[in-house]
Parts: sequence; structure tokens; C-alpha cells
Amino acid sequence: MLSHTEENYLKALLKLSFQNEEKPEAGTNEMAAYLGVKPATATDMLKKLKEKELVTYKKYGKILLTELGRAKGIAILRKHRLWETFLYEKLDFSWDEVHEVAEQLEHIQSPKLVNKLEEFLDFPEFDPHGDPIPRANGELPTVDKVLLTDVKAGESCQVVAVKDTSTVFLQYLEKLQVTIGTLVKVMEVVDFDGSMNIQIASSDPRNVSMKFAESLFVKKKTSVTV
Amino acid sequence: MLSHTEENYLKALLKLSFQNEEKPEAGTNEMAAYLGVKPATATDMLKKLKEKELVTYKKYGKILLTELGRAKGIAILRKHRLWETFLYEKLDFSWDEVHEVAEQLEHIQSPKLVNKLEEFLDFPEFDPHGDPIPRANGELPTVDKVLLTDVKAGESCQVVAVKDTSTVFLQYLEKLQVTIGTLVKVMEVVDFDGSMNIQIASSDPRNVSMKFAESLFVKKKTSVTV
DNA sequence: TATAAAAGTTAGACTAGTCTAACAAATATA
DNA sequence: TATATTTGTTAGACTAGTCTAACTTTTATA
Ligand SMILES: [Mn+2]
Ligand SMILES: [Mn+2]
Ligand SMILES: [Mn+2]
Ligand SMILES: [Mn+2]
Repeated sequence: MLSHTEENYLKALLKLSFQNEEKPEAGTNEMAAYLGVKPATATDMLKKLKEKELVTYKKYGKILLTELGRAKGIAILRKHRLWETFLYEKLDFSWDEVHEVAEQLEHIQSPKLVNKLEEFLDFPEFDPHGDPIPRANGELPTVDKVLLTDVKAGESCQVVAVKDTSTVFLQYLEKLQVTIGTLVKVMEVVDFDGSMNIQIASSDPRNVSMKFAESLFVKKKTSVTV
Repeated sequence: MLSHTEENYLKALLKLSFQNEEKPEAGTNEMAAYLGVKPATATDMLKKLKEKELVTYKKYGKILLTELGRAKGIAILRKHRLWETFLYEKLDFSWDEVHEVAEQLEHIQSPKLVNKLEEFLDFPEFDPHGDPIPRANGELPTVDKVLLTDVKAGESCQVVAVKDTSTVFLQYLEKLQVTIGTLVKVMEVVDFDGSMNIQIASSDPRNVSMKFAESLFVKKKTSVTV
């Protein structure tokens, strides 16, 4: 049985491993920063997780999840994203409110609960932010996605996920009526600052910053021209 | 902000106050036994709760919730019972499985979650065991109930709650097809051992022990004779 | 390559929650 | 009322998780 704290370390390591795709290892300071603790604290915990064979750790070395540690991490991420979906779909939470509560709910221990919840939600593949929900067997649904910055002028695409899940960004998207599934057409890319003129659904085109375009994942639409 | 542990002490004190109705106070040993800790541990925590003005406590004296402590306790009980109802109604848990998970869920901090959950469940008044669910304002729905032992031969009644929520009792009730709302007619009371011959719904009469009858709350049906 | 900077570790301290063992107060009983 | 029993408290210790401050190792850079 893992404590909330241990679980948070495992999930953090998993998330960090997703970030640096090629190199799924993390450093002590990186982990500490992610979790909001001091490096000394992370060192202690990493030693403990090593004892439990959940991470590989050597003094001054990089940290990696073991198979077991990864499985535990995936299980927590699965709960997190299922709960977010529940809050969003069933309890009418907005997509900027779900994360904080799911951060607590992900630690509830009950295999039956997780699986019944998944069934109740009709086996969703993605959470409200477009992130894949791990299956009971640990597999992650995939979807090919690129950043909006990779879409060229004239191309169309569909929003599939947000890269930045901060409240301020999510609320801005809401104001712009951008949500998962929204169609976006890139009208023009401004060389000067990387900003874009985009048409959201069928509204009037508007300019968005490069920072914006770097925070949104989309799927390119094969243009419907002959 | 209260810790899980502090919350458990407050809920325990509240439940104990319901048990000894006239005297809503509890002793240190009583609390410790209820929570599965040693008396020394309870003493420490009670001092801490007194500091926070959640209980009245004096060395060697009885313990009582303050208004504030009671309100906190009620809020936790509310969450506990709403979650039990959710698990039972929406996720298909049986009534002997819900308590353990609700024991964890009751500590999730999110006022919005509680209220949305209540709304999602259509403002239930009673949990799967027939216990009243506190309202957002702290009020408890009431229902007049008596123990099955108080029902005389020839009288009919309807099951409204279980006094004993142990798995073994709940599963026995399930086997007997007794649930909240089930109609029961007392055919005969055996003076010798207090056991009863009862008819459950329209099945064949069967004998149940006094221990059984002491564990079930019912509401008397005014007989339909003229 | 020598040195400076960054990254990581260790030692020691603190809090929350728990325990055991010894003790003290309150209550029941002879 | 005197004594025994029950009830509750105190002191001291332990673990988990955190911190600060000092130190060490690794990496970057002049
Ligand atoms: Mn999240
Ligand atoms: Mn968490
Ligand atoms: Mn319960
Ligand atoms: Mn609890």
C-alpha cells in the first residue's frame, strides 16, 4: 500500500517521463520543483521508493520508474483522468475546475470503484483536456496530434487536446468558444511574431499569439478539396 | 483546514452523540475504542481539537462537540452518506460495500463537489442503510422509526433503516430479500427467547432471532382495518 | 584543464499521529 | 469510608514527511 505522497511522486515521475519523450528519466531538482518540495525532500523519498523497487535510483544519478513503478503511476493517472471526466460530464464542472478535485480523488483506493466508474462513463478514451485515459490493462489510447504552430496557412484542423491546462488558458479558450472537437482554419501566419489569424468554427477570423498556438494540440484535417 | 484524522475524530464524536441520545457526551476510552486507537492517542487529539475550539474538553471530563465542531462533523457525515448513495445508486455497489469506500471519499475537500453530487442524486433524503443525509444547511431529515422488537404480533411494518451495518448482517438481509422499504408482518413473538415469526413481503413466514429484530428499524403500518 | 555554477546529498530539526509504560484521578464496591 | 477497579493522563519514543544549512559531486565554461 502506497501513501498519497508516494503516489504523487510516482505520478510526477510518469508525467515528467511523458514530457521528455526520448529521455524518460528525471532529476532530483526537476522532481522537487514539479511537486513543490525541496530537493532534500525528494532525495529522501526517492531512496524510499528505490527500497520499494518502484524507481531506479543511484546517488547523483538520473531517476527512472521501474516496470512496477510505472504500472502504479499509470493506475493513478487512470483514476485522475476518469474522475476528471466524471466531474466534467456528470457533475457539470468546467474544464478548469476538474483537476484540483481529481488530484484528491485519484488517491481513493478501490479497484471496484475505478472500474465501475469507467463503465458508468461509458469507457471514455480521453479526459476533458483531451488527454488519453489509461485502460485497466495500462494501455494508453493514442491520437495523432500536432501543435497548432505546425499547421500552415490555408490548412484546417480540429482541436484534440490542450498542452497548457492552466486556468487562465482554459478560461480564455472557453471565451473563444474553443473546446475539444472545435474546427479551426489557419488563415494566415504572421512571420514577424509567429502569431496566427485563425477562424474558429464559423466565427469571424481573429488573431492569436504564438504562445496560444504552442499550447493547443490539433489534428490536421485532410482538406476537402478535390 | 482539518486533517483526515481530525475529521474522523469529529465524526466519531458526532456518531457517539447520536448513540447515547440524552447524553451527547463521550469519554476518552469510548472515542479511542470507536476509532481503533489507544486512549493516550485520543487524549492528545482531544487537546488539539479543544485548541481549535471544536470540542469542549477538560482533564478527566466528558467530551462534547462545540457548535463549530458539530457543524464540521455534520458536513463530513453528509459527504459520507451522499457518497454511499452514489456508489449504491449509480455504480451498482451493494449496501455492504459502500461504507468502506465512503470512509475515504468523505474527506475530499470541495464544496462544489458535494452540492453537485447531491443534485446529481436528486436530493436523496436517506442513504442505502436508511440513515438520514444531512442537508447543506445541517438539518437532518427525520422519520419515525422503532426497532422491530417493538412491533407486536399481528402488526405490520415497513423496513426503514438498519441499526447494524456489519457486512454479515447486511448480506443476511439480502439473502432474506429484506431491503429498505420491504413490508414485514409480525406473525408471532416467542416469549421464550424473543424470536419472531415474520412474513417478509409475501413470502412464507420464517423465524428470526431477537438479535435480528434488535438490528432493524421499521415504521409501523396503521392497519388497514376499519 | 581549472574553476565556477548547477545539481544533488547529508545532518539535524520539526510536526502530526501514533504507541507503550507508568502514573493519577474518578468511580464502584466491599 | 477504605480499597479496588476503571478511566484518563503524562512522558518518552517512533515513523512519515517536510524543512534549512552545510557539504559534495557533476557539469559547464572561461
Ligand atoms: Mn488533471
Ligand atoms: Mn495527487
Ligand atoms: Mn457508512
Ligand atoms: Mn473517515
